[in-house]
Amino acid sequence: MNVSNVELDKVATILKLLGDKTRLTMVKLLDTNDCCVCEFVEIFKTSQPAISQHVRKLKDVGIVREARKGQWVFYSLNKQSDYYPIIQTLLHHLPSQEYKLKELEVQGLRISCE
Amino acid sequence: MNVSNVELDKVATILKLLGDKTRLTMVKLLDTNDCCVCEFVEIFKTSQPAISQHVRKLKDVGIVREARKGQWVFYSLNKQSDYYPIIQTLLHHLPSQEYKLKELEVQGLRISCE
DNA sequence: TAAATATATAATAATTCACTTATATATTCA
DNA sequence: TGAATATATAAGTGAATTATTATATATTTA
Repeated sequence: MNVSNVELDKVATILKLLGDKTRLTMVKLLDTNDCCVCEFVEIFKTSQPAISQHVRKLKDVGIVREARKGQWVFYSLNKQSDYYPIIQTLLHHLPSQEYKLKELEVQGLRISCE
Repeated sequence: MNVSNVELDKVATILKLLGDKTRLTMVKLLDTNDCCVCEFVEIFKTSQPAISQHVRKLKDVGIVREARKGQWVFYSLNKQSDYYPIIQTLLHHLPSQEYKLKELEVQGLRISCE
């Protein structure tokens, strides 16, 4: 009784990617907000190249998309991905991470899309 | 709007474990059947120690349980685990792997619980 | 156009992972 | 009890992973 017909191998690949605290938090945030690299750098207190490498992995399997907006590159969840249904049900089980964005806002570090 | 209140870090750990083709298939099978190590050895065409190490990892985080039945050790999904709700929704998205057990049966390699 | 800002890529080092081989432990059965 | 069967553990190895530092590329702005 398989709801979707995505291959098990490919799901394993997606789960491996999401099996990382940083990337899982990213995806949880991206489900409700677009974010740019510099915001992630602030949120995760890690280097900019580390963040770039994480988002690239998510982009390579098609679960996030990038869009340049001026000097910034914004990332968003790709809701057209074959894996979005699985990811969405997964994210439902996770506590909201919105407070991380709230903290950025307080510090004046939130980048607006517009 | 978090359905469960399991911590994100811990979910990441679970997803990393399930982000392996062998373990993900195991868990999918264990959702509907108890299996012993020697069956997994046949199914995955890998060494007995490799299988033992996989099931131990699943046991260590509490998502499977073991029960000795004579000379065999049977593994089952622990439906009492805090992570079972997440795992169950995940498994709904995977194609059935029952055919692997059917193949064993045909070869007379299926071990009965009784 | 030059400086500042944001991001990506490359090279590399430390860690983790999944297998292998060898061996130990537990159970059954002749 | 001793041989056979099933499983677990330990040690070692090669590959994959994640971070870091250094540098390249792209965009904005003075």
